Amino acid sequence: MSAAGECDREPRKRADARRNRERLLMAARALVAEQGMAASLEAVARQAGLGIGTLYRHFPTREALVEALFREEHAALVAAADDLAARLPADEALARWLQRSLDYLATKRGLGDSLHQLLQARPDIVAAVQGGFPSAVARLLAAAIAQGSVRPDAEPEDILHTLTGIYSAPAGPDWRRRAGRIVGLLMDGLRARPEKALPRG
Amino acid sequence: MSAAGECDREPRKRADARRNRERLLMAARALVAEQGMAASLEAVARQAGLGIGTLYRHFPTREALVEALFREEHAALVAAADDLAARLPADEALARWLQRSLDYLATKRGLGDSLHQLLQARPDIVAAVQGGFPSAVARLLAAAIAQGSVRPDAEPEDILHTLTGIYSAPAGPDWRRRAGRIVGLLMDGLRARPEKALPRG
DNA sequence: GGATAAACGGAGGGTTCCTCCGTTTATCCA
DNA sequence: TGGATAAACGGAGGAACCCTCCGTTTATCC
Repeated sequence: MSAAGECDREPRKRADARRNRERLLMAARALVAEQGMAASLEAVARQAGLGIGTLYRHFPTREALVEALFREEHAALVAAADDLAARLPADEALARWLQRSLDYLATKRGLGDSLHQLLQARPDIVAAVQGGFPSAVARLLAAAIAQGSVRPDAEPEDILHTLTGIYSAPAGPDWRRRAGRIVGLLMDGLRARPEKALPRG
Repeated sequence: MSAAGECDREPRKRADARRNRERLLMAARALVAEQGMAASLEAVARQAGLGIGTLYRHFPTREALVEALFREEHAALVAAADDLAARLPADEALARWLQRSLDYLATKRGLGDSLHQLLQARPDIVAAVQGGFPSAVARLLAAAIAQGSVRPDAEPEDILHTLTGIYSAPAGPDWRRRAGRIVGLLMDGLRARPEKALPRG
């Protein structure tokens, strides 16, 4: 391993290549968010201001692009947890991060079956990524409890299960809004200083 | 309503049109079964021995075809329940019908997100179809219990939940085989004459 | 500043989608 | 039975998309 956690097995790309790869992912993210898998690869390249050939060199198949998008989003989400925790009061960090998670889930839903099939065909991806999410929830929650801004009997699973439910809720134009409201309610519940403790699981 | 349950609001198509509609659905069913949503509409028309124009006249959008396929399969499945019940011993009818249901579920899985999205966008379809399935299970099971070939403490939900689980099980080349095995086991369990009753729900 | 390997861009061939319209045919009635 | 006619058919054709290939541009190293 070299310094920045980068394995120098592969000799590090040229600067323009790295930059363009980033642009392609940004464009893909934007288009997928608004049209799901209907987004055409040519449109992605166009939106990134690059040629279609460049897209195909970076991502030889549609699957490769979806995979990269997924990994990137996941990494960014987990990184955001630490970032928010460092900059905000713990309960605020948790609240913001949950809203951020909803955006992530929204794109995951946008990918729909594509992603589902990809993950089923390639368990290695799941393995590489699994755990980051629950552990981020646990960290944020523990910090908020330690700081006293969230009730002490809250458990990470309360949050995880809520998110799971939201994720599998029927899609619709106002999915994101509803999801936001539900998470808002959940946060209020977590902040409450109740007379009775929650039933133990 | 006219005699055969056909509403004469719409003036009844020409014979060739009805025949061709049937052919298109058969072709679509076959292709979807083997390639999922990758099946091209032109291939469907070709397989049906018809022109692409004919397909588009019958099904103006891909959605329309998927919807018709879904409705048709569902109706056939429910009808099969009565047919089997009339011709076979009740437990055999149930067993056969469950296997038949798996084929139905397989095509539903093949349609994947397409169907999922369609059903979410058009609740009327769900409404038109809902109930047929559980009630068929209940009828077949009740008959088998009445006839004494299935244990009396069996409940329709035992079957419905098993099928739900099978439906959402990870896809794979041997999905159908595994599903068949599970249903076989379930049937053996239902036929068993146990010493202890099942726990009550 | 020049050499060179890496990266870029887009033309082009193949496929699919969907429309449009000239041709064929089932159905009806004299 | 046979002719009129509205309904149904078939497929050519334009647009969009997928993906490959290769000539051109450019970042990097000395």
